[in-house]
Amino acid sequence: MANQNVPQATAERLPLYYRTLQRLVTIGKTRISSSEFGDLLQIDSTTIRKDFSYFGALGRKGYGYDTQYLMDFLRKTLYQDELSKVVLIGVGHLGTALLNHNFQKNNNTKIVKAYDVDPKKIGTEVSGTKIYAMNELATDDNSDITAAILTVPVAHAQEAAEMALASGIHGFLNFSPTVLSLPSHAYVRHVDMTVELQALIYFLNHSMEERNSD
Amino acid sequence: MANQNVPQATAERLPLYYRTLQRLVTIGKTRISSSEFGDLLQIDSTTIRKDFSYFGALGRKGYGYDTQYLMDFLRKTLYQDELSKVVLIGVGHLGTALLNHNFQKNNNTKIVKAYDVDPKKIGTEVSGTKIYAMNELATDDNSDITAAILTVPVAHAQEAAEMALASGIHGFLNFSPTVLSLPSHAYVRHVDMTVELQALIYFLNHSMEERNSD
DNA sequence: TCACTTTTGTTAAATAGTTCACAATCTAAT
DNA sequence: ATTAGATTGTGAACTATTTAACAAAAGTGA
Repeated sequence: MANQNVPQATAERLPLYYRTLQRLVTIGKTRISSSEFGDLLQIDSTTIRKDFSYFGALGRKGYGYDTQYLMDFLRKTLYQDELSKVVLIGVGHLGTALLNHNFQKNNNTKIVKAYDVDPKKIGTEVSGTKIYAMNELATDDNSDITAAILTVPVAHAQEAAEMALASGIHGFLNFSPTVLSLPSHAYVRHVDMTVELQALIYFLNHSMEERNSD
Repeated sequence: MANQNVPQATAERLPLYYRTLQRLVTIGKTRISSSEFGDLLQIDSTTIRKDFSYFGALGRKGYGYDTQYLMDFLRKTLYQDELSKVVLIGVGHLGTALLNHNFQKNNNTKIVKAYDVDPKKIGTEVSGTKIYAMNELATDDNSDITAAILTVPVAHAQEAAEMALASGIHGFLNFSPTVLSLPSHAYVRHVDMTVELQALIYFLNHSMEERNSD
């Protein structure tokens, strides 16, 4: 049913559209035009219309989009109708921040358990999520788990990912500053804060230069 | 001197190249070919050669690239020769994780101070970084600060960004799940973990479908 | 109902980014 | 020195993404 030819760039914007629509519905906004939505998100309105067009005609000419309808459609498209279970590996500060973040509320995604090496943490709970010993990971059956969030020190990221893969997990959100080397049936997304900060500083410096020299 | 026509996509890869080269130099690797570098980073070797070519001829035919030379070149290009000062706004778990992360070691970037609203935190230090009261932010002179890392709750992100802007900060790394609305002389990068997790789940589900239906 | 405005959905054009293909040229080994 | 092999740097082709332009359709209000 769903179109397989949705461009990557479009697919990556869907979660942002979805969350923004949730906000709009909450504040009681029932309709929105592509241009108003675009102003809000700082995305060109044509891009937004084109993105939606990959899924068929979701709006009405002369009217715009029904926020509730669009939100419901995106929820289905993003598979947010069924709960996605994820595990968190590495309960440091970043891991704790993610455990405290209520993914379930807006995304129908739940961190069902966490793993850590620290004996003081094992057996305790953070925000209602129980922490298990890291060495159980490789032997657990996690085939019902959609993805693992990796927040371990960089030196252990590859090893932890391999254990998670062995336990049946195929999706990874990697926060460690290293490129994971995994078989092709694994899918990895990489969030690298150091790289983001460096990129920010690079662009700041270069846009300043442009202004000075032009 | 530096080329202004470096594509955005290239510029965004430079920090990754730089960090990887640091690792290679550390383990004593003195030369690398674009194909070996590409295998390591999971980036096509042509893309790597083309990226470097925007800065001139950095390699040697039949030999490859000198890791030390390339790293030094990128350090200069990324303005890592001079220390970049940043501030952190919002000392929750995520903020604390970032304060504990030693940006200075690899990136010549230092979080020089932090702001928070919690009276219990104000005046204390986390990882050697002193925490100041949020209401000092608007009146402080932060014109020597390159960027602000925003790790405040979503409801206060816009307000905090405006105060930081008023204090003289123009660059923002925003971790709050909201689009900031700031004047055009501000530059914002957005890291949204919720969006990343949702995008991961979307891609996982759709690549599975493809495999089943093909 | 009619005239006029709004806004979508879409084709086509423009821009950006990646990959191919290969000449040029350097290395390395004899 | 010579030669075989390696590897860069780069135009050209290709692919992906964004933006422009506008006809078609629906809304709005008299």
